Amino acid sequence: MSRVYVTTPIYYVNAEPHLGHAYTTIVGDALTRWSRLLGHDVKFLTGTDEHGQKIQEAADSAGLGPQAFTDSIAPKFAHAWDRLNIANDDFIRTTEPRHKAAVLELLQRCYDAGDIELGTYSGKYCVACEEYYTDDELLPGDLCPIHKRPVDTYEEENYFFRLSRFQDRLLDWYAAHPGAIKPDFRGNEALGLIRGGLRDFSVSRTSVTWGIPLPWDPAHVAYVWFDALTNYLAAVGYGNHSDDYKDWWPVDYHLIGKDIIRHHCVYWPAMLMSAGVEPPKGWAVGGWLLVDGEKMAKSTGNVVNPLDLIDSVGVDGFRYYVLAETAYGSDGDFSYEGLVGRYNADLANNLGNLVARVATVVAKKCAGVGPAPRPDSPLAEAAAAAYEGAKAGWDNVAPSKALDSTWSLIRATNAYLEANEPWKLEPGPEVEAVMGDALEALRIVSVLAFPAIPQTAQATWERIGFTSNIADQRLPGAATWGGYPGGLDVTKGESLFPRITL
RNA sequence: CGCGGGGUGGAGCAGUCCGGUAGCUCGUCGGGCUCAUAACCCGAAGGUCGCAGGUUCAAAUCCUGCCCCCGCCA
Repeated sequence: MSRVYVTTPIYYVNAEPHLGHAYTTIVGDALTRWSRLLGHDVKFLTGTDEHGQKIQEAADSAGLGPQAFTDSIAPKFAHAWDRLNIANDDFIRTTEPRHKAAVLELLQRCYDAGDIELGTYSGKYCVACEEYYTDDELLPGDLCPIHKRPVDTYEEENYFFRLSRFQDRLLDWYAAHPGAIKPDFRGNEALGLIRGGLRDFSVSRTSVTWGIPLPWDPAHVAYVWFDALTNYLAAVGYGNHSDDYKDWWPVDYHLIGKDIIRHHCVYWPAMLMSAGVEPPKGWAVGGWLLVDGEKMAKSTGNVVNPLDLIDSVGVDGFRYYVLAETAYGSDGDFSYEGLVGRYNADLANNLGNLVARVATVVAKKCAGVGPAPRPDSPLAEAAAAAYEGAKAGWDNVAPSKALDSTWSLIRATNAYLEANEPWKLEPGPEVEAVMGDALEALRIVSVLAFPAIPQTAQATWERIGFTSNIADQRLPGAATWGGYPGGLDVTKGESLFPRITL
């Protein structure tokens, strides 16, 4: 049994959980569940990023202290993941002592290695925005793009991480670890960033107080990215003066969005190299879910709350949609029409309807008792192909491909029933053979679909007569043709996925 | 300017590395079935594969040039 460690980004608590957070987290959950079915010992981590100036400001305007403010928001994320049936093993907050300990250790190691040095940060600063701007962001005449007023040039003493020293080491490392970043084209982007030249980045601020003070110079507070990235080590025990963290490190998959490639695929491995910690084994970079073709943003008012959607299509309907609709890595487009269309086509018409028709025929022709499948069923080949496709899909962090392959077995089973028309036959061996095959196909579908739709897959499993938990099944054995024993009570029950009319 | 991604029937995608009947899902139309959630199954229509050249017996696929869209460039 090997260990697999999967992480989502930690989410910044200046806003409530939205569709994008849910997307990444659901992919991580499904990937985790698939790994568990393969028999791996999995740790799935998510959490919240709670330091920095923006949090401080949000807390001020809410009339709370920063700790009280983050204490009020972080549980909303935990609650959302609970509602979405996310089986994370841990939830880390950057305000926890274990996280601070890890950040202090990592900072100190990089500092001791000589890769963190004092320097001067100089930038154009708009007092009204309280933001620094780069030259190309400014309007002609060095005016703030928002307030149209002149910006000031500020200088601040900062500690800098000497990223510029790591270009060759990073390129060498990536050359020795091809495919570490999935999909490939996202890996190319990361390499492009590295080849394009690396600038030292600031790892401390003196103008911010809500954060973790540097161990050797407490007048400075760790900059949010250095702080945030360290959560992945903190959650496995880094910083507790032992090597226990190596039980889980290096991490197998950092699931991230395309907007944070630079931090995760360039800064982070360099920081780890400096501190003498192994870089991650892999990253899986996702695109954005656009909303009706536009980037989701507060300013456009198109922020989608995932919890609003589960009322109509259910938790699994929503999970299935985000996993099946978009090729992971590319941008996807969310729309309510698309959500309902997906739900009706794949879940109601195909899977749900198949479960219903099989149950009815078994009730009418087999006295409600599910017969065993034929060892040499024509469906066996479709089942084997579905498993292979699903495995390849999940292995490559391509949930949409994994699910398409899984659904091909559902389609094959519907066609198989049509070809044999068991409802026209008299009860007897022929009907038993056909229905046994259909039940066996449903058994395998339940297992393969479980990572995406855990509740309804389990419900299907129980409809065909099992009382065990799919989570305890083990692949590939559980996907091998012939596992349905026969003699189980098959129940029809309510529609698993009632059709939705818009 | 540079780097990365993309431009394939109405929509979304695969195929491009390793040239050889353009495939899948949805939608539309016709038929079948009536076990099933007006679901399911079969069939059909619909594409000069961004444009222009080139290589080849043969190009969505290789080469050259160009156009357009998106993203990145503390």
